[in-house]
Amino acid sequence: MEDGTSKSLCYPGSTDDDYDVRQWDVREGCEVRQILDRVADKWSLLVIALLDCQSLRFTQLRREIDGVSQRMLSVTLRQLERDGLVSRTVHPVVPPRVDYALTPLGRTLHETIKSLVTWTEKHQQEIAEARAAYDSRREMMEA
Amino acid sequence: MEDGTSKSLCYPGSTDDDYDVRQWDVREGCEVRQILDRVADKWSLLVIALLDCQSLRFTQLRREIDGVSQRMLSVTLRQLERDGLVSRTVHPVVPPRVDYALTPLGRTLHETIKSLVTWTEKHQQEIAEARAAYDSRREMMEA
DNA sequence: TATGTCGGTTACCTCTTGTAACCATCAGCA
DNA sequence: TGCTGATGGTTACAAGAGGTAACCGACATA
Repeated sequence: MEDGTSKSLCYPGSTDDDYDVRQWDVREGCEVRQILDRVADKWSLLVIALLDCQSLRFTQLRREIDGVSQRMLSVTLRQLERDGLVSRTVHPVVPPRVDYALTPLGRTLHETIKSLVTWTEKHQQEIAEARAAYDSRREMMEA
Repeated sequence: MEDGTSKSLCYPGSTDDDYDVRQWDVREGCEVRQILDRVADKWSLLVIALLDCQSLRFTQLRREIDGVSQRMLSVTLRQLERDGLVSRTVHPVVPPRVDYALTPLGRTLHETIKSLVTWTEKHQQEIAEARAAYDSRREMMEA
């Protein structure tokens, strides 16, 4: 567990071209990369963001998350459940009722996810402008 | 620009089953969703995390980001450049030298990305345990 | 002359996603 | 006694994203 991989994410210093830029150890297929792929997933993000301070049923999530297919929502929820981020509660009634909610672990992640969504909302205009500028620059080049 | 989409991410209240759970407006294909897909992308995350307080050359990034193909790194960097998150500086020498760095906008995103990576590093063991628990539960069910 | 470096691009093939159909269970309705 | 609808999925198959590998120019080195 203490194999020295907890390097700082940022070190200044280092003057020239040939130094070791490796800041943290994220080999392909390693634990951290696998988890990053999960939590930084398109649908996972939206699910976690939505489950903030409420639990939702499958169909409610499906309605809220515009564009998600039944299959991908199902797959995403099962992955999140497996990772201990979302809890699944089945009520044995008919028609079936299944509630999804964040676990305590999921709630700690929610803070970060929310800040990502907030960042996006806050800076969408800047990005739109950057895109427009880039595209018109490219057009000029081609012409 | 002020079309009333800046709803709160969380509201308590609401008592029953049939209320409107919509918390923010993220239609498929809308600006926010497009940007989220970009910044929450597997390779984008790693690029932004790596470019913290240093600029890196194409080949350095390629070496650092284990598993990325030349094509995907190229595609990712061009997208990030288009979005105004990463700057690209070409030095007209031979062999060519191209430096990539975060723009001021990219640096504001870096804070959030870093917290996502940090969260992942911090909680990887809990997640590994949750996965193991889930898998053994499933095995029991099947047997 | 042959090889290597650097920063890509292009063609191709694979694997993840998305689409659509299907399933069981019961409630309400005619 | 069917018929329809809601719910929470699963399965087979098609489409699109992503990965693989070869190639490129311009020079430096051997």
